[in-house]
Amino acid sequence: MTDIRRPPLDTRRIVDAAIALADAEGIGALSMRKLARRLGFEAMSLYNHVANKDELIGLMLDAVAAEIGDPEPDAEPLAAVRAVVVATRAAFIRHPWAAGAWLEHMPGPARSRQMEVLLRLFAESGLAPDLAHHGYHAVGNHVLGYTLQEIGMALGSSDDLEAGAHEFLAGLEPDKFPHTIHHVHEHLEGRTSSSFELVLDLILDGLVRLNDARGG
Amino acid sequence: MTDIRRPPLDTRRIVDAAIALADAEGIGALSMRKLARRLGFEAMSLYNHVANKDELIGLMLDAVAAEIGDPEPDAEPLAAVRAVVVATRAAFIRHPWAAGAWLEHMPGPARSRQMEVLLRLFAESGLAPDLAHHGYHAVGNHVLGYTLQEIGMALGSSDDLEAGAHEFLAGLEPDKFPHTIHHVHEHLEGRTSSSFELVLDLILDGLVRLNDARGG
DNA sequence: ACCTGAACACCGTTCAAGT
DNA sequence: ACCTGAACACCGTTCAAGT
Repeated sequence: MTDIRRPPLDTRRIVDAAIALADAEGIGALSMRKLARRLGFEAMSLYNHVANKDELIGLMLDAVAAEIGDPEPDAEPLAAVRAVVVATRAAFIRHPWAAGAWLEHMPGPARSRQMEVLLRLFAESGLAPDLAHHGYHAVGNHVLGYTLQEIGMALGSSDDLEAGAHEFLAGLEPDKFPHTIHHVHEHLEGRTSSSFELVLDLILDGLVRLNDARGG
Repeated sequence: MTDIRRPPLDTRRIVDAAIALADAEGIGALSMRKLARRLGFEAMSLYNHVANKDELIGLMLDAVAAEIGDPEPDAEPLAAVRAVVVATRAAFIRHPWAAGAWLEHMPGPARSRQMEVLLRLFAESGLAPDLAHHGYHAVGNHVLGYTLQEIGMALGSSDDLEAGAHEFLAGLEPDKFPHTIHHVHEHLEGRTSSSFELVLDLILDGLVRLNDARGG
């Protein structure tokens, strides 16, 4: 007896459903059993299409990498880097579980391509080889760290970012933590939205300036 | 019948044993049952001293924060920031599980103190308030992202970093990924060790330069 | 070729019962 | 006050059996 409402299972459908589940409920709520149930199958069926949960998460991450997209081909190299980094941040915000898993899995095809594009742009930027190398890591750290920080505080113990921030504030004695309290208030009042691109430009401009200062 | 070789359980001993276990086998190998067994108790006994696993990890993270230590009191503010960040990196390397969990838990007392120290140093640095705010995040992102990147690749699927890098390289077609292959080789040959402090200085110097350019 | 029931070896956590 | 056996509701994964 076949259920006509149930399309056959394939890797693509599994990965898409897993991403939807992780987007909606967090990666902690992603289990093989729950994912299969959502698709109308049993957990064991998934193993016909995916080696194990680790490989599944790797495929999910590469699907996120594929969303990032390429920069315009005729853009100036560091402007193109900037565009890719901004697009990466957007993808991480669409899929809040991705940044935390990003460095714990080997790059798949899409992310390898993304890496190659970024490294080529740095190589063509006119920066000295060591600055190109460090610049690649610097922008990667920035986008990853910044996004994790934005998402992370929400996970502290509350359901959303603002509740987490308030709970954290409530535990701080005002006379011992004046700077911390001020800092958290700046976040709560949304006065820090431009921070991501400001620091990104600081890094990119700093690389160019350092390169020039060496007599490039 | 009491076992004389078994000192009584307390929160401190539990946290220390949990850190030792996570340092040695990774945070994935940390379970309440295994931890209790190591200590010579049953899993349920842990719940007399710790609310749950999440709180335990929070306590572990705050113990790592407590290891970081304070900068010398008479140091120039941004030099003191630099020292704290370098010490943070050392702590993250001693406890490779800590960076990945850092932003998913609310700061405990030691980390709150650390936050306050850093924010005070930025406030006293002479930087404009918005640059102080962004600088705090920029150095935090740098130390976290950089350490995760160093540790992360090892977790891909192999046991150590070098094996992971080689496995990654083996999957790249040489003519399609020349820059990526070159980049990974630079890591394998250890030509990138100074990268952490170079980019850290780039961020700190960039903040000062941007501040000065505004007419500070 | 694809799906699945039963089973294995684990989890975190609660609760009532012991001392 | 602290410890624990039994139990509950979960996990990921294997494997033999089905179609």
